[in-house]
Amino acid sequence: MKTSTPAVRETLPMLGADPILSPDGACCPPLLAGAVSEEEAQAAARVFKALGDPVRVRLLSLIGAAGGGEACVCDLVEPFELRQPTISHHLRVLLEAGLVERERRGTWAFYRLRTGALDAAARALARG
Amino acid sequence: MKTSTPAVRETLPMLGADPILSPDGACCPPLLAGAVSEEEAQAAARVFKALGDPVRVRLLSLIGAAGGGEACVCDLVEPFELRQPTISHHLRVLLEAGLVERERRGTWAFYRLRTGALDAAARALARG
DNA sequence: CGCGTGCATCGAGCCCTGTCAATATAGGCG
DNA sequence: CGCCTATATTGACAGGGCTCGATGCACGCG
Repeated sequence: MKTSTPAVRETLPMLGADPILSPDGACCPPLLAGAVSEEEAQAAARVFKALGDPVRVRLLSLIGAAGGGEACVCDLVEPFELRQPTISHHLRVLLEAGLVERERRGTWAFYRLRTGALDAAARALARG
Repeated sequence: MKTSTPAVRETLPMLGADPILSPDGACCPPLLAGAVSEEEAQAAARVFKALGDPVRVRLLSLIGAAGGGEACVCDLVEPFELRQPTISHHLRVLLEAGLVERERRGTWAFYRLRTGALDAAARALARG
Protein backbone atom coordinates (compact mmCIF):
# COMPACT_ATOMS: atom_id res chain seq x y z
CA MET A 1 0.00 0.00 0.00
CA LYS A 2 1.41 3.38 -0.89
CA THR A 3 -0.73 6.33 0.22
CA SER A 4 -4.47 6.10 0.62
CA THR A 5 -5.86 2.64 0.13
CA PRO A 6 -8.16 2.54 -2.89
CA ALA A 7 -11.85 2.50 -2.10
CA VAL A 8 -13.17 -1.02 -1.84
CA ARG A 9 -15.52 -2.39 -4.50
CA GLU A 10 -16.69 0.22 -6.90
CA THR A 11 -17.62 -2.22 -9.64
CA LEU A 12 -16.50 -0.64 -12.87
CA PRO A 13 -15.99 -2.29 -16.27
CA MET A 14 -13.95 -5.46 -16.30
CA LEU A 15 -10.85 -6.14 -18.31
CA GLY A 16 -10.84 -9.50 -20.10
CA ALA A 17 -8.00 -11.89 -19.50
CA ASP A 18 -7.77 -14.28 -22.46
CA PRO A 19 -7.46 -17.37 -20.30
CA ILE A 20 -5.72 -20.30 -21.89
CA LEU A 21 -8.26 -22.61 -20.33
CA SER A 22 -11.70 -23.07 -21.73
CA PRO A 23 -13.91 -20.18 -20.64
CA ASP A 24 -15.76 -22.11 -17.96
CA GLY A 25 -12.46 -23.13 -16.44
CA ALA A 26 -12.92 -26.69 -17.65
CA CYS A 27 -9.30 -27.46 -18.19
CA CYS A 28 -7.68 -30.64 -17.12
CA PRO A 29 -9.73 -33.82 -17.49
CA PRO A 30 -8.83 -36.38 -14.82
CA LEU A 31 -5.17 -37.06 -15.48
CA LEU A 32 -4.83 -40.29 -13.59
CA ALA A 33 -7.93 -42.17 -14.57
CA GLY A 34 -6.76 -42.96 -18.09
CA ALA A 35 -4.04 -41.92 -20.48
CA VAL A 36 -4.55 -38.32 -21.56
CA SER A 37 -3.85 -36.87 -24.97
CA GLU A 38 -0.94 -34.64 -25.79
CA GLU A 39 -3.22 -31.59 -25.93
CA GLU A 40 -4.81 -32.34 -22.58
CA ALA A 41 -1.37 -32.79 -21.07
CA GLN A 42 -0.25 -29.46 -22.49
CA ALA A 43 -3.29 -27.66 -21.13
CA ALA A 44 -2.81 -29.13 -17.69
CA ALA A 45 0.93 -28.48 -17.70
CA ARG A 46 0.36 -24.83 -18.58
CA VAL A 47 -1.74 -24.37 -15.47
CA PHE A 48 0.61 -26.29 -13.20
CA LYS A 49 3.58 -24.44 -14.62
CA ALA A 50 1.98 -21.18 -13.56
CA LEU A 51 1.61 -22.66 -10.09
CA GLY A 52 5.23 -23.78 -10.07
CA ASP A 53 6.72 -20.66 -8.53
CA PRO A 54 6.52 -19.87 -4.82
CA VAL A 55 5.90 -16.19 -5.51
CA ARG A 56 2.86 -17.01 -7.62
CA VAL A 57 1.58 -19.48 -5.04
CA ARG A 58 1.79 -16.79 -2.38
CA LEU A 59 0.16 -14.28 -4.72
CA LEU A 60 -2.80 -16.60 -5.22
CA SER A 61 -2.96 -17.15 -1.50
CA LEU A 62 -2.83 -13.44 -0.75
CA ILE A 63 -5.52 -12.67 -3.31
CA GLY A 64 -7.71 -15.42 -1.93
CA ALA A 65 -7.26 -14.21 1.62
CA ALA A 66 -7.79 -10.55 0.78
CA GLY A 67 -10.88 -8.74 1.93
CA GLY A 68 -13.63 -8.75 -0.69
CA GLY A 69 -11.86 -11.60 -2.48
CA GLU A 70 -9.71 -9.19 -4.43
CA ALA A 71 -6.45 -7.33 -4.05
CA CYS A 72 -4.82 -4.45 -5.88
CA VAL A 73 -1.24 -4.65 -7.06
CA CYS A 74 -0.10 -2.11 -4.50
CA ASP A 75 -1.10 -4.51 -1.73
CA LEU A 76 0.60 -7.44 -3.45
CA VAL A 77 4.02 -5.83 -3.79
CA GLU A 78 4.65 -5.14 -0.13
CA PRO A 79 4.64 -8.74 1.16
CA PHE A 80 7.60 -9.58 -1.10
CA GLU A 81 11.12 -8.32 -1.39
CA LEU A 82 10.58 -7.88 -5.09
CA ARG A 83 10.08 -4.87 -7.32
CA GLN A 84 6.70 -3.94 -8.70
CA PRO A 85 7.47 -4.95 -12.31
CA THR A 86 8.37 -8.42 -11.08
CA ILE A 87 5.05 -8.75 -9.27
CA SER A 88 3.27 -7.50 -12.37
CA HIS A 89 5.08 -10.16 -14.38
CA HIS A 90 3.94 -12.94 -12.04
CA LEU A 91 0.38 -11.63 -12.05
CA ARG A 92 0.48 -11.69 -15.81
CA VAL A 93 1.52 -15.32 -15.78
CA LEU A 94 -1.37 -16.17 -13.46
CA LEU A 95 -3.70 -14.13 -15.66
CA GLU A 96 -2.64 -15.88 -18.84
CA ALA A 97 -3.04 -19.24 -17.16
CA GLY A 98 -6.61 -18.28 -16.35
CA LEU A 99 -6.04 -18.58 -12.62
CA VAL A 100 -6.92 -14.97 -11.84
CA GLU A 101 -8.90 -12.19 -13.46
CA ARG A 102 -8.14 -8.50 -13.56
CA GLU A 103 -10.39 -5.50 -13.21
CA ARG A 104 -9.24 -1.93 -13.55
CA ARG A 105 -10.97 0.59 -11.36
CA GLY A 106 -9.56 4.05 -11.80
CA THR A 107 -5.83 4.01 -11.32
CA TRP A 108 -5.81 0.64 -9.61
CA ALA A 109 -5.92 -2.89 -10.91
CA PHE A 110 -7.71 -5.50 -8.84
CA TYR A 111 -7.08 -9.21 -9.11
CA ARG A 112 -9.53 -11.95 -8.16
CA LEU A 113 -9.22 -15.73 -8.12
CA ARG A 114 -10.87 -17.67 -10.93
CA THR A 115 -12.11 -20.41 -8.67
CA GLY A 116 -13.41 -22.42 -11.59
CA ALA A 117 -9.92 -22.86 -12.99
CA LEU A 118 -8.53 -23.74 -9.60
CA ASP A 119 -11.24 -26.30 -8.99
CA ALA A 120 -10.65 -27.81 -12.41
CA ALA A 121 -6.96 -28.16 -11.70
CA ALA A 122 -7.70 -29.78 -8.34
CA ARG A 123 -10.11 -32.20 -9.99
CA ALA A 124 -7.52 -33.10 -12.60
CA LEU A 125 -5.27 -34.30 -9.82
CA ALA A 126 -7.88 -36.36 -8.01
CA ARG A 127 -7.71 -39.99 -8.97
CA GLY A 128 -10.93 -40.90 -10.62
CA MET B 1 9.05 -52.22 -24.75
CA LYS B 2 12.11 -53.77 -26.30
CA THR B 3 12.01 -57.57 -26.43
CA SER B 4 10.04 -59.65 -23.97
CA THR B 5 7.87 -57.64 -21.62
CA PRO B 6 9.06 -58.07 -18.05
CA ALA B 7 7.02 -60.39 -15.88
CA VAL B 8 4.34 -58.53 -13.98
CA ARG B 9 4.55 -58.08 -10.22
CA GLU B 10 7.34 -60.04 -8.62
CA THR B 11 7.58 -57.85 -5.52
CA LEU B 12 11.26 -57.50 -4.76
CA PRO B 13 12.95 -54.92 -2.52
CA MET B 14 11.95 -51.32 -3.01
CA LEU B 15 14.16 -48.37 -3.77
CA GLY B 16 13.52 -45.32 -1.62
CA ALA B 17 12.83 -42.01 -3.23
CA ASP B 18 13.63 -39.17 -0.81
CA PRO B 19 10.42 -37.28 -1.50
CA ILE B 20 10.61 -33.57 -0.92
CA LEU B 21 7.17 -33.68 0.65
CA SER B 22 6.59 -34.84 4.16
CA PRO B 23 6.64 -38.65 4.25
CA ASP B 24 2.88 -39.06 4.45
CA GLY B 25 2.49 -36.87 1.41
CA ALA B 26 1.07 -34.08 3.56
CA CYS B 27 2.44 -31.25 1.52
CA CYS B 28 0.47 -28.23 0.63
CA PRO B 29 -1.90 -26.85 3.24
CA PRO B 30 -4.94 -25.17 1.67
CA LEU B 31 -3.42 -22.36 -0.35
CA LEU B 32 -6.50 -20.29 -0.82
CA ALA B 33 -8.10 -20.34 2.60
CA GLY B 34 -5.58 -17.98 4.18
CA ALA B 35 -2.17 -16.53 3.42
CA VAL B 36 0.46 -19.26 3.41
CA SER B 37 4.02 -18.96 4.63
CA GLU B 38 7.04 -18.74 2.39
CA GLU B 39 7.99 -22.34 3.24
CA GLU B 40 4.53 -23.67 2.48
CA ALA B 41 4.55 -21.82 -0.81
CA GLN B 42 7.92 -23.30 -1.70
CA ALA B 43 6.78 -26.82 -0.90
CA ALA B 44 3.65 -26.44 -2.99
CA ALA B 45 5.52 -24.80 -5.86
CA ARG B 46 8.02 -27.65 -5.97
CA VAL B 47 5.23 -30.13 -6.55
CA PHE B 48 3.42 -28.00 -9.12
CA LYS B 49 6.68 -27.28 -10.91
CA ALA B 50 7.16 -31.00 -11.38
CA LEU B 51 3.67 -31.11 -12.86
CA GLY B 52 4.44 -28.18 -15.14
CA ASP B 53 5.69 -30.15 -18.12
CA PRO B 54 3.40 -31.96 -20.55
CA VAL B 55 5.77 -34.91 -20.76
CA ARG B 56 5.61 -35.41 -17.01
CA VAL B 57 1.84 -35.01 -16.97
CA ARG B 58 1.55 -37.72 -19.59
CA LEU B 59 4.02 -39.90 -17.71
CA LEU B 60 1.88 -39.69 -14.58
CA SER B 61 -1.18 -40.43 -16.64
CA LEU B 62 0.46 -43.42 -18.31
CA ILE B 63 1.67 -44.80 -15.00
CA GLY B 64 -1.75 -44.35 -13.46
CA ALA B 65 -3.45 -46.04 -16.38
CA ALA B 66 -0.97 -48.92 -16.58
CA GLY B 67 -1.98 -52.42 -15.62
CA GLY B 68 -1.20 -53.20 -12.00
CA GLY B 69 -0.83 -49.49 -11.30
CA GLU B 70 2.79 -49.54 -12.34
CA ALA B 71 4.88 -49.20 -15.46
CA CYS B 72 8.48 -49.93 -16.35
CA VAL B 73 10.64 -47.39 -18.12
CA CYS B 74 10.68 -49.42 -21.30
CA ASP B 75 6.92 -48.96 -21.60
CA LEU B 76 7.18 -45.24 -20.87
CA VAL B 77 9.69 -44.42 -23.60
CA GLU B 78 7.70 -45.64 -26.56
CA PRO B 79 4.72 -43.27 -26.28
CA PHE B 80 7.03 -40.28 -26.73
CA GLU B 81 9.35 -39.14 -29.45
CA LEU B 82 12.05 -38.69 -26.87
CA ARG B 83 15.20 -40.62 -26.00
CA GLN B 84 15.36 -42.90 -23.01
CA PRO B 85 17.69 -40.65 -20.96
CA THR B 86 15.18 -37.83 -21.34
CA ILE B 87 12.39 -40.00 -19.98
CA SER B 88 14.64 -41.10 -17.14
CA HIS B 89 15.27 -37.44 -16.39
CA HIS B 90 11.57 -36.63 -16.20
CA LEU B 91 10.90 -39.67 -14.04
CA ARG B 92 13.63 -38.49 -11.72
CA VAL B 93 11.95 -35.11 -11.39
CA LEU B 94 8.65 -36.78 -10.54
CA LEU B 95 10.47 -39.04 -8.09
CA GLU B 96 12.18 -36.18 -6.31
CA ALA B 97 8.88 -34.31 -6.10
CA GLY B 98 7.44 -37.32 -4.32
CA LEU B 99 4.81 -37.86 -7.00
CA VAL B 100 5.95 -41.36 -7.94
CA GLU B 101 7.93 -44.15 -6.33
CA ARG B 102 10.41 -46.51 -7.92
CA GLU B 103 10.97 -50.21 -7.43
CA ARG B 104 13.71 -52.19 -9.10
CA ARG B 105 12.88 -55.75 -9.99
CA GLY B 106 15.73 -57.43 -11.76
CA THR B 107 16.83 -55.38 -14.73
CA TRP B 108 13.68 -53.31 -14.83
CA ALA B 109 12.56 -50.29 -12.86
CA PHE B 110 8.87 -49.92 -12.11
CA TYR B 111 7.20 -46.65 -11.27
CA ARG B 112 4.00 -46.24 -9.29
CA LEU B 113 1.94 -43.17 -8.40
CA ARG B 114 2.21 -41.82 -4.86
CA THR B 115 -1.46 -41.10 -4.56
CA GLY B 116 -1.00 -39.45 -1.18
CA ALA B 117 1.12 -36.71 -2.68
CA LEU B 118 -1.29 -36.23 -5.56
CA ASP B 119 -4.26 -36.01 -3.23
CA ALA B 120 -2.42 -33.51 -1.05
CA ALA B 121 -1.69 -31.33 -4.07
CA ALA B 122 -5.33 -31.50 -5.13
CA ARG B 123 -6.47 -30.55 -1.65
CA ALA B 124 -4.11 -27.60 -1.63
CA LEU B 125 -5.92 -26.22 -4.65
CA ALA B 126 -9.41 -26.70 -3.30
CA ARG B 127 -10.77 -23.55 -1.78
CA GLY B 128 -11.38 -24.21 1.88
C1' DC C 1 -3.32 21.07 -19.96
C1' DG C 2 0.29 19.45 -16.82
C1' DC C 3 1.56 16.69 -13.14
C1' DG C 4 1.62 12.77 -10.00
C1' DT C 5 0.50 8.03 -9.17
C1' DG C 6 -0.45 3.09 -10.10
C1' DC C 7 0.50 -0.34 -13.17
C1' DA C 8 2.37 -2.53 -17.46
C1' DT C 9 5.95 -3.27 -20.81
C1' DC C 10 10.75 -3.50 -22.55
C1' DG C 11 15.55 -5.04 -22.72
C1' DA C 12 19.40 -7.04 -20.42
C1' DG C 13 21.70 -10.31 -17.40
C1' DC C 14 21.86 -14.58 -15.24
C1' DC C 15 20.41 -19.02 -13.92
C1' DC C 16 17.51 -23.02 -14.65
C1' DT C 17 15.54 -26.59 -17.63
C1' DG C 18 14.74 -29.81 -21.51
C1' DT C 19 17.05 -32.41 -24.77
C1' DC C 20 20.59 -35.09 -26.78
C1' DA C 21 24.82 -38.31 -27.48
C1' DA C 22 28.04 -40.65 -24.97
C1' DT C 23 29.09 -43.21 -21.15
C1' DA C 24 28.50 -45.53 -16.72
C1' DT C 25 26.05 -48.77 -13.72
C1' DA C 26 23.60 -52.92 -12.59
C1' DG C 27 21.51 -57.16 -13.09
C1' DG C 28 20.71 -61.65 -15.81
C1' DC C 29 22.59 -65.32 -18.39
C1' DG C 30 25.96 -68.45 -20.50
C1' DC D 1 34.12 -64.03 -16.06
C1' DG D 2 32.13 -61.71 -20.31
C1' DC D 3 28.39 -60.14 -22.78
C1' DC D 4 23.80 -58.33 -23.36
C1' DT D 5 19.91 -55.56 -21.82
C1' DA D 6 17.61 -52.03 -19.04
C1' DT D 7 18.24 -47.95 -16.72
C1' DA D 8 20.82 -44.01 -14.80
C1' DT D 9 24.29 -40.40 -15.04
C1' DT D 10 27.23 -36.93 -17.28
C1' DG D 11 28.37 -33.01 -20.12
C1' DA D 12 27.04 -29.83 -23.64
C1' DC D 13 23.95 -26.93 -25.90
C1' DA D 14 19.82 -24.13 -26.85
C1' DG D 15 15.87 -22.06 -25.11
C1' DG D 16 13.10 -20.12 -21.45
C1' DG D 17 12.22 -17.95 -16.93
C1' DC D 18 13.08 -14.69 -13.00
C1' DT D 19 14.74 -10.43 -11.80
C1' DC D 20 15.96 -5.78 -12.34
C1' DG D 21 16.15 -0.71 -13.93
C1' DA D 22 14.24 2.21 -17.24
C1' DT D 23 10.47 3.59 -19.63
C1' DG D 24 5.66 3.90 -21.33
C1' DC D 25 0.70 4.22 -20.58
C1' DA D 26 -3.70 5.41 -18.29
C1' DC D 27 -6.19 7.69 -15.04
C1' DG D 28 -7.44 11.35 -11.60
C1' DC D 29 -6.77 15.89 -10.02
C1' DG D 30 -5.80 20.76 -9.94
